[in-house]
Amino acid sequence: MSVKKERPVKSDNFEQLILDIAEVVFLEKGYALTTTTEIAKRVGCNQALIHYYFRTKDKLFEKLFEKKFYAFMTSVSFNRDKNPDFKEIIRGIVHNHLNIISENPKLPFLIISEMTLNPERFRVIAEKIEGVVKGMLTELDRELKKEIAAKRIRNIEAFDLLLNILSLNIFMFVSQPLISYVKGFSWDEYMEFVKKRGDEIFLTVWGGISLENE
Amino acid sequence: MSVKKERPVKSDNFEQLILDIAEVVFLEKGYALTTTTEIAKRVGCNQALIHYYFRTKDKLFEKLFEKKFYAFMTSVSFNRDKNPDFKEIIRGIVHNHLNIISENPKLPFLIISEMTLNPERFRVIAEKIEGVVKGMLTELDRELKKEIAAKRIRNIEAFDLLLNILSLNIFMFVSQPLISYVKGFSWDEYMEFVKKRGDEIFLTVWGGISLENE
DNA sequence: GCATATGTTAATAAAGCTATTAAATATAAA
DNA sequence: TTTATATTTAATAGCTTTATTAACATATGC
Repeated sequence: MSVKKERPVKSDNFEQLILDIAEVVFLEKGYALTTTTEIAKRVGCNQALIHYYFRTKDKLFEKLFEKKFYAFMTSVSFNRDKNPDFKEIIRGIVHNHLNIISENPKLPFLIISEMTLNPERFRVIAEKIEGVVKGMLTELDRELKKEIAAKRIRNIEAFDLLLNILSLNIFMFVSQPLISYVKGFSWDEYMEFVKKRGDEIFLTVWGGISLENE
Repeated sequence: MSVKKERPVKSDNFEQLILDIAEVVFLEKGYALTTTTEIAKRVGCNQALIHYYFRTKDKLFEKLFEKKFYAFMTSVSFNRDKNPDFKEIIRGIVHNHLNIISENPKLPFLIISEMTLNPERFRVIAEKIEGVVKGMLTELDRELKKEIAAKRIRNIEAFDLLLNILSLNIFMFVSQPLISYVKGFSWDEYMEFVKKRGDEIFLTVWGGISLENE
């Protein structure tokens, strides 16, 4: 490395640094608008070095995207520590999912963007992950069926319930620019709003399936 | 026009045809990935002609985008033909919104994409439209307050209710590639699924606010 | 028919991007 | 130190893209 005297901050090897910064830039601008030139500039290295380590922009992206896609697809998870209350299970799923996505607020846009603009790549990666998601769905389905049988929950498919949760949570992130504009929120204020909105989302998800009179 | 013998199909002037086809391509690939060369190829004219009529790619896009953004922002609307039942008002809003977006299934992605990648342009256009949306919101707020006062609806902000509807409806379109992949849907099958899902969405929205025991 | 407007095209300048190559530099090993 | 190996850079080929220009074609008004 050719830094004068001080060492680079994040990492002492360019290979890792490139990965870190590429992730930031790809999340910010998507695949198409990201250039290896810009990544190099932000990293502080020559643009050719990116191709030295990763050969093509596409390969670099793929290396990051698969990991991110996996994180996205597994962000819905049970918190099944002997909690028998279905209401609390659902509350846990909603809030846990919202928390995980809050740590990667720009991820939903990247996923949606790539899915839409590059369906071939998406399909290849989705194949590898399909099992994980379907497993989660059958698990949810099992719990759900018990509740429906007990007439505590209206008749609904696990897939629809999952869609409800994903829709309400994820929309908070893809619509951030619009909501921030309308409400005049800064980024921090927006994230604060998201946190509060979690309660509303749970009430909606739960109210949308519960048969109990509260 | 220099077509040999037959006349062009859609329009007999290139200016309108360019607008029509540009809309299709922009909706398909977003601003960045759309090239004036491809538009010209699909229109069947010389690429320079696009610049002759619209000067820059940016101006062409803006002409279309403002219209589309307006359509998007006004897609939530009351169907207030003397219907006193709030439940039916909500049902109407949900289904009507879903229908309108169904006619422009690729619009949500374009809006979100541009909002995210080009916030400056978005802001300029949003300013012009702000009033329309806020008007709609206060109208919803008025109806809502009545219901809350009558204890038929739980205490909820109009904005949150609107977000619920938008989230659940719009997510169906931005997540189409993922859902189609998981479920193995063709485009037509997917649109059929969306239609059915409208009922689930209404049940969720309504269940999420209603205090009545059904 | 002629002159002028408008519409259309071919050619190309300018700029940006990816990827490669060969040379330079640093690092490690012997 | 010397040699081999890995890292980094400068230079640039080859594309693609937007936008402009000048020339050509067609229509319109007189």
